[in-house]
Amino acid sequence: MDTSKQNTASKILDALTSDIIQGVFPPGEKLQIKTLKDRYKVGTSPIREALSQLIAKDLVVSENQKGFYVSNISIDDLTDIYQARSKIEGLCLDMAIKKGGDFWESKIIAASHLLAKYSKSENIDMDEWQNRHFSFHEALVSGCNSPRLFQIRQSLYEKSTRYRNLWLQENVTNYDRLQANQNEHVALMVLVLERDSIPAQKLIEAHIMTPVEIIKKTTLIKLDGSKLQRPRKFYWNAVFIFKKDWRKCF
Amino acid sequence: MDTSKQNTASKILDALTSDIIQGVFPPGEKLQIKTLKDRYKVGTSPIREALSQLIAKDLVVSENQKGFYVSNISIDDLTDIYQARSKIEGLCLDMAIKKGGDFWESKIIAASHLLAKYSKSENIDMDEWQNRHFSFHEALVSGCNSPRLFQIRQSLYEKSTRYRNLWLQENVTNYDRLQANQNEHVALMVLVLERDSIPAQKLIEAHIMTPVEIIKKTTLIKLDGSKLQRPRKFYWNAVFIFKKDWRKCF
DNA sequence: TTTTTCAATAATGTCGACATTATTAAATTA
DNA sequence: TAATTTAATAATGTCGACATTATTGAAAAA
Repeated sequence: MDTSKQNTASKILDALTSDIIQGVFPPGEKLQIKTLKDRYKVGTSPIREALSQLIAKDLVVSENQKGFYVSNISIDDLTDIYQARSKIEGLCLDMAIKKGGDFWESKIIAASHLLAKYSKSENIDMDEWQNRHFSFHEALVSGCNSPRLFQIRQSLYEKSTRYRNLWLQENVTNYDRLQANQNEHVALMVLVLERDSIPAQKLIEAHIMTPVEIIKKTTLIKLDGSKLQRPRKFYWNAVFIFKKDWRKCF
Repeated sequence: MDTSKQNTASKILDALTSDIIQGVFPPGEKLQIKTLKDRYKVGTSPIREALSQLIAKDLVVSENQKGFYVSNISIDDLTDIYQARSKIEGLCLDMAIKKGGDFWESKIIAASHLLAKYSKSENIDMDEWQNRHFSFHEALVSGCNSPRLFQIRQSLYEKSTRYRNLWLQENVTNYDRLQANQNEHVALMVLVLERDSIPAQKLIEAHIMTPVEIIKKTTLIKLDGSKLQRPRKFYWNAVFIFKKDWRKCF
């Protein structure tokens, strides 16, 4: 992104979002104004403005006169976000199937081709695979034609980012997993192009929920059984073994 | 709301939200920092913080170095918001029907009774009716048990507030309209309590969309045919003939 | 020892001044 | 006259100082 036309507050918003998603500031951590001023070398106003916007993104919580904190993550939150995402995605897909035209169909076919080709390649770069994966799913729902629902979809996708990397890693390194995943993509495309709305909706909902169980397992394995109730730090570390430029997630 | 524990920025957020929804600042109007400082008698920081949060609420738009403006309203926006709302409400209701228990059922019956009684009364106060109407619909979906979907539902409801008053007025003053509306509420309750998910979902979606056509008609009648393309100010005035304390809308 | 009080410290939140950028109006040129 | 440049004006956006509120830790009391 071209940062030259942004104001300081916007730049700080991007930087802070990135730092939170990448785990520089782990869940629950206090975000002290002074610390942030020193880190980003700016004044109070842009920091506070950025924090205001991060609250809207659910990445930060605040209490009057007690400061700002990075939002906590949890299995419950993970499940809720993905469930909401799967339902919304189903909604968008259903609308797209009802409203989409030739151009929409062609976009799906193109995106599907790009994803399928790359998924068969030898050395898979996680970022590149994620780009193509994202584009495919976006193509599917792009015919839905409702700005608000799309905005909600986007917002939920962003909220799930803190949890996603863990699944991604598993998905692109485990051959069987990736093939199963690819099969679902193909099936999705076929159902959608045949305008078979209800099965398509069921499938996309299940498809989006798959990472949840995988993330739970991957996380729980790494956790000491007795510490199941407070898995935060541990969990966090597991999630962010693979630090990525968050912008590439979109 | 107890404002004593709020910081200035929060108070300004509430005041500005109210002023925008009530039409003190009509759609498209520039929100000059200096004007706002003078109006609310505060400094720059709380104003800018509040504006940041209003952008997240879609009530304000901004461009770097060019200031803040009240978001425009339009028939397209009205339609899109209500459509998204109706789909989300359907989703929440479906989940509530699948998950809700005895306590949920009893809340619905209680809320329904309160709404039915008041809808039959002689002099209907719009605010009181709206309170009961809101509570009834909230009761219906209260079993859904997904914080995120509920948050999305709430947010869409708030976004629709600028359009809602016009319908409300028509609905509580037109006897036939109100009776038809009430019949739908009763039908909804029956379907929901019988856990008849799909018809209930269909009905709630249609029910939520009813205001759209009414608002369109009421608005278009008041508009000069030749000015259909730029109905902003006019439309706005129509919407806000009845100025209300926005907080009561929730 | 435990609890309470109170002062010292540190953090949040607010303000108005200032630097930067956009807009407007006047002046110059074609 | 119309278009362009330039100066004047006005607005946005940023900063650091200051007032307010919370937290900490030591001292006093139970």
